[in-house]
Amino acid sequence: MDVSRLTSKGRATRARIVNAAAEQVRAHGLETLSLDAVGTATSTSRSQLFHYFPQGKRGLLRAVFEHEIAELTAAQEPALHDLSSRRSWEAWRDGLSVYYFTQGRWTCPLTALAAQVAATDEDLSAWLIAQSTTWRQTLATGVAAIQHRQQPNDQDEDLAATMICQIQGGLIMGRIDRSPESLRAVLRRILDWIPAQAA
Amino acid sequence: MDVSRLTSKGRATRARIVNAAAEQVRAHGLETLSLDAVGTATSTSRSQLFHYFPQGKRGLLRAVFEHEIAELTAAQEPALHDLSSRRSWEAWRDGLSVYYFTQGRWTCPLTALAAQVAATDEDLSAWLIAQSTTWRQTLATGVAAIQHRQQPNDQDEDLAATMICQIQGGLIMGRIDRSPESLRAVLRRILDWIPAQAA
DNA sequence: AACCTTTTGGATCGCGCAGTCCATTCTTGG
DNA sequence: CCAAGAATGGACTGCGCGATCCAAAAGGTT
Repeated sequence: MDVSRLTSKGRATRARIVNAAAEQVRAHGLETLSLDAVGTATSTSRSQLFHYFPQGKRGLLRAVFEHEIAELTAAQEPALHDLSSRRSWEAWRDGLSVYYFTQGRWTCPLTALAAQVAATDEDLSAWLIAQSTTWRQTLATGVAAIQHRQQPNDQDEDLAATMICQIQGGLIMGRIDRSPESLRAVLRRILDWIPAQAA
Repeated sequence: MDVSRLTSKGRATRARIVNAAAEQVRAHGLETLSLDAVGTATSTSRSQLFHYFPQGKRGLLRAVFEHEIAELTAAQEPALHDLSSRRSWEAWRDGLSVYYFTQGRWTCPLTALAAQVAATDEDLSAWLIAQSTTWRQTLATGVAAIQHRQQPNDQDEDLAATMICQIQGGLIMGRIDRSPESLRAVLRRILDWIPAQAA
């Protein structure tokens, strides 16, 4: 689907569909995401869906992921790209807190979904791996930076990976426990390894 | 299904079904778990499945969870119930490592599944919450114990929650990244907050 | 052996849902 | 204003799969 050759009306419809799908997924997960439901929610017909997402559900899902990850990234900016001070790390953490605890995002099953869908959609899998790698490397670079090192070493990379796992685990546990407490606990402690002050 | 009134043959068949289902789930996830596949794998007919699991897929899934969680718990014993020494914590961690890195358990989608299924199955949800609460409390008690305190305080509980999140996050990221590296990184650092020696 | 219970086979139903197709209506650029 | 392309409507198809049901075989008990 070449978005650029769409009418403005078309673009609006497409966006409406993506938003509704994202909302549905956020609220009820993928299992129950049906094209019918998206159609109903957006008052669009079957053919519109396949018009804007020729790959069908797969394509729609990909768009949802892109949409959500763009927002997740935005929530961490601009701190994410200058993690050389404690203050910046705190801004990063606070950005995440805001992101996850507003509009019920802590219940978002995207992580679980990603793991699930990636098993059957090679394209999506590759893209997700790239995303997670970038995120991990960015954090690892930050961990190195606050210790006045250019290149992250193995320890830095383990720490970055661990931090991401904490967050994702917090999301998963939140869905299992139906409580944001795990994620909150994680975010309270996520800077424990970050030096209080750049020496 | 009252297991106790089953013939030995019946118990064997039931066990065969649970094992096959667990294996399927471990290998391909829930999305693709079909009763047909389980039936084929175990050479059992439709009616047998519903004979041993009157709740159908739901019941089968519950049995799979019970089965897997029993094994996860066993893998952490006996350390899990005496976490008052560094040595014991290390044994605990090593038990987890063995558990997850043998028979490809790091690819196990049970966590993601749990989050998914819990949304639509109240019974299962309640049971899972109980399981995770127990686990968290046990770890929190251990965190307190190694610091010579009887009752865990808020910090101990945050730490316990964080440790669990790390592990679960490691599993999720492993599925996304198709690599056990995240889980390995987590397990390398998971004892970072545990004092080297009981003072 | 006779009787009852458990275990097994497998055909069949019904539903939900992704995806296809063709016809119709709107937009837009020349 | 008038084609050409874009956007929309909605019926229809096909299939996977969970669940039901009616029997029939096997096993165990007295």
